[in-house]
Amino acid sequence: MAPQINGSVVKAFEILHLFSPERPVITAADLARELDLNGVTAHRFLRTLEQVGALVAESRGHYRLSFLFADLGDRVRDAQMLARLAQPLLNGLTDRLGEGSMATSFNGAKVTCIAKAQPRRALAVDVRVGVELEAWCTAHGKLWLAHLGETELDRYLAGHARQRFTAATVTDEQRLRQEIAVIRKQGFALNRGEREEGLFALAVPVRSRSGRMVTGLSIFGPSGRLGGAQAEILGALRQATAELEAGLYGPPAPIQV
Amino acid sequence: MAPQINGSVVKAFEILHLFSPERPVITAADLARELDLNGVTAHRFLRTLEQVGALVAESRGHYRLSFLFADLGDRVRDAQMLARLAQPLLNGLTDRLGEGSMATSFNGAKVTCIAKAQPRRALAVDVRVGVELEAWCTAHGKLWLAHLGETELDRYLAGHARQRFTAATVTDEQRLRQEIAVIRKQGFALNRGEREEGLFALAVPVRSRSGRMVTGLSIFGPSGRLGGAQAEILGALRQATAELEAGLYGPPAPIQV
DNA sequence: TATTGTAATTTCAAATATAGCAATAGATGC
DNA sequence: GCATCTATTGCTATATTTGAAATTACAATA
Repeated sequence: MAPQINGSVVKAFEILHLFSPERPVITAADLARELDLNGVTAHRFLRTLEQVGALVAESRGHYRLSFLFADLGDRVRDAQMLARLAQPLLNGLTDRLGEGSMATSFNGAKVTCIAKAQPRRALAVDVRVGVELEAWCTAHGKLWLAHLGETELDRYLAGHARQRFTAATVTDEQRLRQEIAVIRKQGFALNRGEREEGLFALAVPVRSRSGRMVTGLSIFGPSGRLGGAQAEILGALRQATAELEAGLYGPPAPIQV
Repeated sequence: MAPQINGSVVKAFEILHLFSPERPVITAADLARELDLNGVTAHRFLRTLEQVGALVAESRGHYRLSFLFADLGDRVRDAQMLARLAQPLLNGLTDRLGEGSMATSFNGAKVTCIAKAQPRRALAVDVRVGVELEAWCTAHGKLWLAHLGETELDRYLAGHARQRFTAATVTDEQRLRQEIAVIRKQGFALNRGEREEGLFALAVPVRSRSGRMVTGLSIFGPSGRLGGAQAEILGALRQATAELEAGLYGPPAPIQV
């Protein structure tokens, strides 16, 4: 016998998943239709979710998500889960590949290192947890930019000056936009000495179940060593990504109803 | 008869509320004890919440919140609820007091205007939605700083240069820290022409049910007009705050079990 | 302002899913 | 390797949820 799971709780979460930016408000009738519930049952679930503070009634029968979830979300982030789960994976990557690795967060302007691993031998750059990096000229940063919506990207590019650091630095808006388009297509970002002479990096996104970028993982090191091994690095990063996503969200496929 | 609410859903949310930064992991035994559930029932709820993706099993029997909540939280934020709910309240404040008003968000470095209202007559400053303001020399910014933890505050003060804008600008770290302590105690922040000559502002925090600052509301205008009416302004802001909190989280007191 | 259609809400009996006991399997520590 | 503790499963009584029908509230229209 499959383990007894509580159907009411499952339904409650199915309801929560119906909400989206395009669909901020839901009524009992919507529910009844889309989840195939009786109208009365649908109504009662909405009332229940309202009373526990998960939903707010905007007007009679019209419910939207409560800000409670922003709180719960912050609670999850505050627990430093990302950094804690990423750390062993970064250690593994660095051990295996012999290069530096790191994970980042993004606040809309700059990228912040939230975890890192470094090989035993000395490294050109000394990245530390908490360090902030420009978004427009780093692998992580460009990856985050590639995951912004068009309006946010426009605002970022308009609002942040770009100076030349090395011969490889890309300051031209059009070229940057082109590269971001490429990153969106190929699913990873490169830095070919654009910020520090001779420093190469490859970064991949870690996504939520709904496709949002949650963090990035990268390998970085002298371009001489990293230039050739792109496929191997990418493979290792993808595997670490999958493990991290599983650690954050649990096993991938919620199959049964 | 009280409306029929689904007990299982209520229990599920009680479980979710047990998690906190200090308590990131919970076991069935914890649950059974604290919510007075049968051990088997507690276990089944944890399994259910795991299967819907709300919890992740770290090891056998040890559960923590899934990053799913970070996603749901982002969904709430993306819906622009804060700005949408704040707008009519700001309009009301500005109509009533005849001064500018605004609401802000904070990314750890700068404060961003997310909604604003301006009186009919021309105003010294032209604040626009999306505008970024320094944190250390504005009412909103200091309010946000006052709500940071000690380590974040230290990092902010260490990482952000402070220049003199007017005679009233406070650049000294000790004086700034003292003022932040005052703000923490009194629950509101002032700007006495520290950023723009003659521009006065009073800002109050809007908090989540768990006490976290979610946004700030302020009244701003020429210091001549605003200097004397502090009590009235504070009262109006507090009332708007209460309304906004109710709109975000629903009615205040979840009394019954 | 009255009217009418639509959707939310309540009532109550039937059905079903859940709770808890008792037993087993699986870890963990000594 | 054994003992102990905790997680997990099977099974049934029962408390909870469900849904049809009836009622009430709302909103749009005349």
